[in-house]
Amino acid sequence: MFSKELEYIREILISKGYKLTYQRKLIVRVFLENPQMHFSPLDISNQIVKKGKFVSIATIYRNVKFLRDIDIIEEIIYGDEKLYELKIFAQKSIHIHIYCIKCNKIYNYLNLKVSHNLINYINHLENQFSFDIKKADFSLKGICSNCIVKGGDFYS
Amino acid sequence: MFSKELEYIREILISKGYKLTYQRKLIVRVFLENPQMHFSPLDISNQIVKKGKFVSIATIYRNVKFLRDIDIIEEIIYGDEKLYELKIFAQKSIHIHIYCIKCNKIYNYLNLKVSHNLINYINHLENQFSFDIKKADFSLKGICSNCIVKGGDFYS
DNA sequence: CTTGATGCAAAGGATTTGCACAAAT
DNA sequence: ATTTGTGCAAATCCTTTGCATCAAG
Repeated sequence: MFSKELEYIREILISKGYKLTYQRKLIVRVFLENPQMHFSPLDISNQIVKKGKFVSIATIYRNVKFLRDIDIIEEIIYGDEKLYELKIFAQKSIHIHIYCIKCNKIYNYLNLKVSHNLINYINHLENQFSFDIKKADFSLKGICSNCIVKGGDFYS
Repeated sequence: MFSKELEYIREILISKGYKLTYQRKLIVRVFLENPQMHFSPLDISNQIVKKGKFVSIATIYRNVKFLRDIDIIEEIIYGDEKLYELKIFAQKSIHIHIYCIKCNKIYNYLNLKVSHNLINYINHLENQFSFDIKKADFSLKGICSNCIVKGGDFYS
C-alpha cells in the first residue's frame, strides 16, 4: 500500500541528498493512511505502536520538522499543540480550520469553491497593505452542528 | 494613569470574587499602556522590571491565564509562542494578524472597513457548515512592504 | 564504504504547582 | 478574619541534542 506515493517521496528525498529510511516510511504512512487527519508527534508514535512497530519519539520529532521543511507535511497550531497533516498530494493553497470548542473536533476544510471568496479578500488585503502574502490560515472557533443539536449552555 | 480603567477591572474581578492585587495592576498596566501590542509572559516581566518593579514569573503566568479566562486579555499564538494583548476596551470581534516572515513584525489589524468583507464570508461559512462561530482569526504570513523594498531573496 | 539517520539518555526551556506566607476585602 | 494571591523552588512536560551505532544508497 502506498508504494507509489512512497516511491515519489523517495525521489524527492534522494534528489536533496536524504534517505528514505524504515522509520521515515512508517511516519509518512501514518499521514498517507489518514490524509485528512492531524497528528501530534505523540499521536504518530501511538499510531505506529498500534501496528506493532516502533520509532523513537526523538526520531519522530526530528522527522516532522524535516518533512515539514521539505513541504511533505504541514504544521498547524491548535491551542497548545503543534499538529501535522499531509500537504503533498493535497494541493491546497489556503487553510480553513474550524474548531468546535465543545467536542474539540477540528474540521479541516480544503479548497472548496468557498475559498474563492477568500482569495478575493486576500488579494484585497495584499493591495491595501502592500504585503506579499505567502500563506493564509483562517481559523474559526465555535460550536459545531452536532453539539448545537445536543443543546446545553456553553457560556455561563 | 488608567485609574478609571483599573477601577472598572476591579469591579469585574470583585463581582466574580477575585481581588485586584498590586501585581495584577502592574500586569494590566502593561497592556493598558500598549493597547496594540503583544506580550509574552517574559515580555511582561521585562516591562515591569524596566519600571523598577517586580512580579514573579510564576505570578505572571498565572495571571495571563486568569485574565484571559475572564476576557480581559486575549491569547494569540505566534509560531512557538503564546502572546497576549488587551481585549477589553478594544471591542473587536474579528482578528486579522499579518506576520512578516522576514522582519518578524506582527501587524495587528483591528476592525477595519475591510472586515466587513470578512463578516460576510464568515456568515457564509456558518450557513454552509451549520456552525455557530464565536471567534474568527485570520492569519496571514508573508513579506511586508518594508522588507520587499529592501529586496533580497527570501526563498532559496 | 560513506554519510545521513537512529536510539538512548541527558539536557534544555517553558510552564505549572505545592507550600508557607502575605495582603486584599 | 477569611480567603485569595504571591514568591520561591521543585517538579513536570515537551522538545532538542550529543554521541555511539546503524543502515540506506
